[in-house]
Amino acid sequence: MPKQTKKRDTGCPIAFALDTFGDRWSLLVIRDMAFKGFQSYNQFLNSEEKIATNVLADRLAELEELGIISKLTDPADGRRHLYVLTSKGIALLPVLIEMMQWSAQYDVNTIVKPEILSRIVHDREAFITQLREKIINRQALLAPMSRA
Amino acid sequence: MPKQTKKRDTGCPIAFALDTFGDRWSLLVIRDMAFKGFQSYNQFLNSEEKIATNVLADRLAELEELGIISKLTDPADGRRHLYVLTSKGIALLPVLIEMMQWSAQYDVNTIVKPEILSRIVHDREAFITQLREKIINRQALLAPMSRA
DNA sequence: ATTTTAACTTGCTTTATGCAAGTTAAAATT
DNA sequence: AATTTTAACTTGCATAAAGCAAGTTAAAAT
Repeated sequence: MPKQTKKRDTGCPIAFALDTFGDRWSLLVIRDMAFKGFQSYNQFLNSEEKIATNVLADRLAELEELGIISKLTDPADGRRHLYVLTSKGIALLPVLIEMMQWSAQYDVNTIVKPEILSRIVHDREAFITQLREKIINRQALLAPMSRA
Repeated sequence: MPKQTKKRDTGCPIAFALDTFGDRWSLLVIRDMAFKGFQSYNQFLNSEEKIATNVLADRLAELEELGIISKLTDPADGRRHLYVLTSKGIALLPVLIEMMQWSAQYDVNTIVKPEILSRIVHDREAFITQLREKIINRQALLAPMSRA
């Protein structure tokens, strides 16, 4: 039950991006990982937007196959799988941030705090760099390969 | 036959963006308008990715309702409708550009030319500003209200 | 040894997408 | 003026994806 069997593969960067994460759920999983620090199936499942179990399983497999995330078994609990963003996934941060800025401007119900919007507008690069490092530090604790 | 009846409306900016253009087609129509200068139904229809007629009609209506585009009748040809980006639609340019940059990096078949990628990386703001002005100038020719 | 928990899978219903053909009104051609 | 062509759709039906409830498996906790 995949999101889309037909990949467009025209070389167009917008089409490529849409084929990668242009569906109703993929980017929400990435958001949960990037902004909320979520790492496990049940965390994603209990996220506010209530993704269906089969769809979540499918998206995680798909994102892994696309190299956006990787899956590892929790060393402390063999039942639990931990999902982390790869560098390819972390590289989506600027896209997410631009979406944030746009939505903060046009969604009257936005939860984006004015001071966050202001930081994005006036100090974008630094904001993204900080976020990136936060993610990398969080993940460094459990990705064995990153510790040489 | 809408894209999605259920809007999530959680206040989350990522969810809001996805509810607006997080489907397989909306952003391609916006791309056609922003980058290719397309303005009519048939131009969108004949675009490389081959959107279905009913889906195109639906997306155009939806984008108009969301205030991303507006529809006007061609003064020179009463059969033809012209679609133009609103300021809300033009404000999506940064999102599109970040997607371009990401895809240019990760799609081995990207059509993004190295010099374009380079401009985005090194001169992002100016690049976006130029694009924005190009769009506004193109549209100014036919949007009666913008000519005071 | 039994129960609970985490991560799924399966089957079925609903919704969205895809495709071919048909409609309407305005413009161009004869 | 009548006919054909063109632009922008709509309609009906098939296929595919998403949503929902229930069931399975293996590891951890009791």
